[in-house]
Amino acid sequence: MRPETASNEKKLNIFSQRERNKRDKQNRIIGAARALFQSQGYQQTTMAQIAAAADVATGTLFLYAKSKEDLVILVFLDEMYDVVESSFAARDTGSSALTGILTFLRGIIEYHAADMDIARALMKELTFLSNPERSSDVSQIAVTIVRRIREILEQAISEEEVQLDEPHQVAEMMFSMYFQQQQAWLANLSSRERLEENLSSMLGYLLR
Amino acid sequence: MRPETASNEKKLNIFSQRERNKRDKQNRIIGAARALFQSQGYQQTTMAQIAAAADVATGTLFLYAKSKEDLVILVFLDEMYDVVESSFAARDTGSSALTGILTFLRGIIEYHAADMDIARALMKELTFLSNPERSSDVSQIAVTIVRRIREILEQAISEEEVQLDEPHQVAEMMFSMYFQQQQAWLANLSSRERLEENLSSMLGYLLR
DNA sequence: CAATAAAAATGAATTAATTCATTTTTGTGT
DNA sequence: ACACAAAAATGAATTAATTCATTTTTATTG
Repeated sequence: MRPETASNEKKLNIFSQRERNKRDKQNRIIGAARALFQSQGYQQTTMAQIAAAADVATGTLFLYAKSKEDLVILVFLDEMYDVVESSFAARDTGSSALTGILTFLRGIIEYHAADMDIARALMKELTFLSNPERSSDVSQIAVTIVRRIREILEQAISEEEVQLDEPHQVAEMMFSMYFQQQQAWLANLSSRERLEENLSSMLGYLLR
Repeated sequence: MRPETASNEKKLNIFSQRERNKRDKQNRIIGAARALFQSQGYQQTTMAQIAAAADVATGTLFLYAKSKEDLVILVFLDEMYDVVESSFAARDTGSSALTGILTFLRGIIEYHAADMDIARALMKELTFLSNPERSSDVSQIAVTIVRRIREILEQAISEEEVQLDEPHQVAEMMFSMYFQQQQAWLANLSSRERLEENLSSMLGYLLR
């Protein structure tokens, strides 16, 4: 049934044996890495353990992730898009812009709080991505968060709740503050409460 | 001449042989590390090389710095205080608050630009300080930068150049934005020009 | 000053990430 | 089905950070 007719078709087939094997392997690797990072912590997990759990040789791991750091970013990217979108969707659209944005960001913070060890490893790597391939993926997430903040702002503007000339500029500023405060929290330079307090008062200030 | 009279005095003497040896060694280690990080880059420099250059055993290095990352922070702390103070002093006190703050921060940025490799290693480690001893030192620098920004703001307020209710709050926000933008620059997610443009427009926005 | 304790220093051994020469698998043309 | 080339996978070898049992130095006490 359904024989591959032309060799030409095979060549263009993106689901070739080779492709499927690679996708399978990548999924196994990311899954194994996530499970081990979560159960044992990032530092405690060795590449050899991940390789064994994913049923590949250690050398193979390095074909899929350039380094252990690169791997933690892969794990993160694999779920972050959903975290951002579901946090955005979960906000109460009826409440104020400030509450909306805070709820949105709190959703992301909650995700990091659930596994601070991975979040720290991640933050650490985000500061310098050795793999340029990853840079655009990471930027993409930042851009998405900024866009979502801007959307909330624009809705509030159109409803005449607030007055702002440059919603994009303000959204960028809010993102900067969110990111830096979150980082201070993860670096143990601040507490979760202080993160939320600071964020709330800073964003509130920008909306006045 | 000047004999140490009582044994009690010896006990209290903070410049005991032991203390002097330790200070000497710490200076040699920090100096050797800085020289090698600068000439060869952070990644390329091994702990063994640093130990050899500082004329200590590799194991000794780890008595002075808990890890290679801890060492790069020691190198940084050793000069950062001066960088902050001289950048602050170098601003033109006659110009606007915006120009004053931008000049101040640009001084710090310039320091990082002079050795982006060390700056990156540093940023990476700042995101999670494994050595709690270092946390307060690092916080101290952040606090100092925020205080200096606040001073510039307060001067502008007293000269009625700008109107602001909460200069400290604004200074904190400015620091967040400066730090996050600088980080994006060092992570190659942004350029030096973009860093300065963004910083200028964000700070400008806050002063309106 | 010698004996003893406490603090520092040492470097060989351990550990884990990463590399790379070799082998295996997959795709393509005959 | 076979041969050849390209891609992927392998795991032993390399490299470098970090640890730790042992030795050396410094301070204290009788």
